[in-house]
Order: sequence, then C-alpha cells, then structure tokens
Amino acid sequence: MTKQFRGSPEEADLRRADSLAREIFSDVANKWAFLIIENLGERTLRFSELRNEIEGISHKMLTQNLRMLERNGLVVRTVHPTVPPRVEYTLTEPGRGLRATVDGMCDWTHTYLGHIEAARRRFET
Amino acid sequence: MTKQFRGSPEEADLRRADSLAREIFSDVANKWAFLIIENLGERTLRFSELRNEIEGISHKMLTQNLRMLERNGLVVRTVHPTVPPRVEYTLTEPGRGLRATVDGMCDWTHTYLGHIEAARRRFET
DNA sequence: CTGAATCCTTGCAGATACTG
DNA sequence: CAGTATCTGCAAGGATTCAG
Repeated sequence: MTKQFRGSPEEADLRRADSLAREIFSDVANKWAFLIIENLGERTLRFSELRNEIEGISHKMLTQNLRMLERNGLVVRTVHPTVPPRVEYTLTEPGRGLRATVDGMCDWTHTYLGHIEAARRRFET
Repeated sequence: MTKQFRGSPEEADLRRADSLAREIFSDVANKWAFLIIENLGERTLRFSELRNEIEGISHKMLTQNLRMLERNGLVVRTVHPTVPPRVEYTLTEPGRGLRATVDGMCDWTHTYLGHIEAARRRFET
C-alpha cells in the first residue's frame, strides 16, 4: 500500500508523530501509571511513600512505571545524596497536564458507579 | 487490622464502592478500551468496522474488550438477525461520559508530543 | 460476519536476594 | 531506603479452527 506513495517530508512527519502518539498512549494508558499520577498530584513523594499510598502495587511495578514516566518526562526524579538515600518524585508540567485527564476519569467512575453496578447485574443472565 | 473495627453499614458501603471503583478503573484504564471508545465516538460501528479502524487490534482483543465494555454498560450491542449477521456497537451515556476523558488524553498527547520527544532524548544518556 | 474455543508462545509480574 | 538482577509461573494475547 505504501508503493508509489508520494512521500513528502510533511507526510513522513505526520506518520512519525502518529506512531509516537500511539506509543505514548500505550505507555501511559495503564492503571498503574494513572494511579501514580493521581497519587502524586501536587505533592512530592518518596518512593516508599508512593508504595504505601498505592495499594497493591509491587516494588517492581512501581519502579518500572516510575522509570517509564520519567523517560517520557511526566515525573522528575531527584536523588538526595544522603544516607540512607532519599529519592523524591514530582509531576512535571506535562505530568500535571495529564492529571486533569486522570482526575476526570476518577470523577467519571464515581458518577457512574451506580449505572455500572446495575449494568453488571443485568449482564449476568 | 479489621479486627474490632466498628463496621457500620455506611463504612461497609464505602468500602464496597471503593473496591468496585478500583475494579472498574482496572478494567477500563487500558489502551484497547480507550481506543475503542475514542473510535466509536458518536458513531455506531460494526464489529468489522471497528476492527479496521483500530490498527493493530486482534480479533480476540476486540471481542474481549467489547464484552468488558458491554458488561460495564459503556457500550450497547445490537444484533440484527440477518444473514450474514450484523452486529453494531454504540456508546451508552456513561460511555460517552468517559469519552470526554479519553478525548482529553488525546489532546494531551498531541499538546506535549514535543516535550515528550525531547524528554526521551534527554533520558538516553 | 461474528464469536467462541483451542492451542501455543511470549512477556509480564511476583518473589527473592544482592548492591550502593 | 532505593534500585537492580535473576528465576519462575502464569496469564495475556496471537493464530487458527469451528459454529451459528
């Protein structure tokens, strides 16, 4: 299908942007990332604090997702060279931008909790 | 820790609501669900149309996620008893409600595409 | 066309242990 | 305390096949 397609630079750019957007989407649209963003909010939290806040997340998932968020520039990681080490995480501006979305989803969940519960009961037949 | 906890009905309800909310969150906060919701939008689409719209989704993932969304009352599934069968999917009101959130995330992605790209380059060092 | 069921592979995610 | 590495299982997800 790409055969004989006029490959203008603009088109190439659009393709790259689209695939990147899709990639970011895949990275960030998962529950742990959302929960981290939601729990960070305007605060600055340590690794262990986050671990305690987010019920059910494992050490490994937390580090993995924090790395991912850092890589994409949604959180900043600051290391205090003390002993014991103290590592803190904060949302960046893009991170705070996404927080609005996540907040929206939380609101949505609570708004429609009843609808959904009813739908589930209806479904089990 | 639940030992000796005053289990008032209100508290029990809150707990149930919380765990349900968390469950819904886990169900819905995944990329395929988001992409389905985004692509459905205000339209009504057939299974095969959705399959074509959402690049990279497998037959199985599409059915699984549609079932999940149907179960939670975010989409309705209408079967036309023709031959060959024709099955259409549409967002419900809760589904359209969530669409606002998903749209927000799409906007966010495009807004910060540059930031993120830059952050990634910075990270690879 | 839609969807369920089957196999089969892969990679996720938990547990554990070890460094700085 | 924070992070990495290794091992292991189990479940997600792809390909295929069959049914309605």
